[in-house]
Amino acid sequence: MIKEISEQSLRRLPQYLIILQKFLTEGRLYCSASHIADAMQISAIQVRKDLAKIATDEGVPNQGRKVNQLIRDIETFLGYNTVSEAVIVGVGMLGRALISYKGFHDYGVKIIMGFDAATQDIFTINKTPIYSVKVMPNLVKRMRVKIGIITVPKDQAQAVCNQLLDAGVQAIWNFAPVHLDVPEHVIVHHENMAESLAVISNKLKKQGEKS
Amino acid sequence: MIKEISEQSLRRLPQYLIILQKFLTEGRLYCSASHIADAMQISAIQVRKDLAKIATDEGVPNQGRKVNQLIRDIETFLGYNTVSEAVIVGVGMLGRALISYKGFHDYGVKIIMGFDAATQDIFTINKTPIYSVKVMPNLVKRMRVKIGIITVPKDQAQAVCNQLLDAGVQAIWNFAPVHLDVPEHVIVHHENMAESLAVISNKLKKQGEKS
DNA sequence: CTTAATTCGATATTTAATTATCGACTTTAT
DNA sequence: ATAAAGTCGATAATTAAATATCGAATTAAG
Ligand SMILES: NC(=O)c1ccc[n+]([C@@H]2O[C@H](COP(=O)([O-])OP(=O)(O)OC[C@H]3O[C@@H](n4cnc5c(N)ncnc54)[C@H](O)[C@@H]3O)[C@@H](O)[C@H]2O)c1
Ligand SMILES: NC(=O)c1ccc[n+]([C@@H]2O[C@H](COP(=O)([O-])OP(=O)(O)OC[C@H]3O[C@@H](n4cnc5c(N)ncnc54)[C@H](O)[C@@H]3O)[C@@H](O)[C@H]2O)c1
Repeated sequence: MIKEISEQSLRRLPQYLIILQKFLTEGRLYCSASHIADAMQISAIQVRKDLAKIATDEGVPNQGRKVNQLIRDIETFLGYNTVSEAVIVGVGMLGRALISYKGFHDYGVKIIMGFDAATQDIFTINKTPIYSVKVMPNLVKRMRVKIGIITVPKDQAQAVCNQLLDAGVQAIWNFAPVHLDVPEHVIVHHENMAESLAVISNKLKKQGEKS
Repeated sequence: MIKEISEQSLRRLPQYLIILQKFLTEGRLYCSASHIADAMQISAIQVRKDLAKIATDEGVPNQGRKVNQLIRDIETFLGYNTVSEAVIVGVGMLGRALISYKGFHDYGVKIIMGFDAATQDIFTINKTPIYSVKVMPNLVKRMRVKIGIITVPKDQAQAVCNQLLDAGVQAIWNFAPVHLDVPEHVIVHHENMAESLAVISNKLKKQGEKS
């Protein structure tokens, strides 16, 4: 059964998780949609509707929901319990940061290998092995890896993407500032920091003009 | 004059830029909304409406717009021509990657200094000086820096945020997976990779269930 | 010169997302 | 007990975003 949820709601769920974890550390056992909404400065109605979509049990009037159950529900919905394996291509500055980032583990993603063009020998970063990109197709096929993370220079990104898809990867998470062309069924997510900066700069500009 | 644009449109503008730059390298002088739309696999109407909001001159029927003029218009709108200075606090794996990232320059942002708790001596990363976080308030105040980038561990993020705001920073770009509480007028942007992963995982899950 | 193919921009229309309203139900305090 | 405050969930209303439609304009092809 596929539960339908809008991408907007989906993106809010990890944010709720952050708030809920804070509540847990504060020793709160119950929380309501309005508590979360206050903490995030968004509308309580929106939170309530989002939670209704993913919660397994009902909320209690004048009390809200159990914090730990809610965390479990969101994590289950987001698939944090079933680990997806990923590989990363391009072990430069950003690639290294991502490989050594412990947070992904909480999100149900495990980077099991890295590949780089400038590598002859195998070495490891935080126990993650790094291989030459030449052996990538073989290894990725054998391990049936589903997610490919691209952190190579932009002029290499499309070629790397094609190789990953050839090797059977189903989803691409691309950090290079280029648009990747992929067949219809392939999932691509472009992580573009310029988007964030666009939002920040625009708000700054507006604030500057207000005064 | 404050041109109103939705956040959704705003986030698409840097993506158009990526396509347009590709067109330029291909030697195309003109392009239409549908060309961009095709390249990005989104609706041409949406592109046309977005462009209408920021273009300075009108499009030509059966020809579209001048690619280079369009690039200029988007860049101007996004403020890529006027450089905003930023500082980064937390010079670990991610901090180093961001400091050495050359892309920000194109986006009108310059990271002029970094600060870390584990630093006694001044050193540099790609010519960007890194100081002890102790001198941060002083330096940031003196330089009137507007943007603060936070790449410290999550339990330090709120404290660092408060220090940055005390030092007069107007906007915070936070990479730590915590929610930052700030006064009303302050601009905060949370960069949460879990959001992206939520979208990717959800699509993967749906695709898995289809078969 | 005429026709066909594109494209724009303006104005609907449709769809999606957010916000509001309200009755019912618990808990807590008086 | 009773009243008051807080919450949920369902439904309705509003707002925002995306998509569709259409006439006018321009180019390129025949
Ligand atoms: N550094 C950042 O903070 C940052 C931020 C946003 C986006 N990006 C983008 O991420 C990408 C990587 O950035 P970076 O700063 O890590 O650059 P980098 O130069 O440090 O790393 C790139 C790595 O890719 C490797 N490489 C090159 N071609 C390859 C290929 N065909 N196959 C496998 N490996 C290959 C290089 O050997 C190098 O190690 C770039 O596209 C950049 O624009 C970086
Ligand atoms: N590495 C990634 O790819 C990644 C991805 C997403 C989010 N993040 C988040 O970004 C943050 C940094 O990640 P990282 O991998 O670079 O960690 P890291 O441990 O490599 O770096 C953290 C740095 O912050 C410094 N620091 C600690 N407390 C400080 C303080 N009070 N003031 C100034 N500096 C201080 C440390 O000395 C260290 O150099 C974390 O919150 C992490 O969750 C990292």
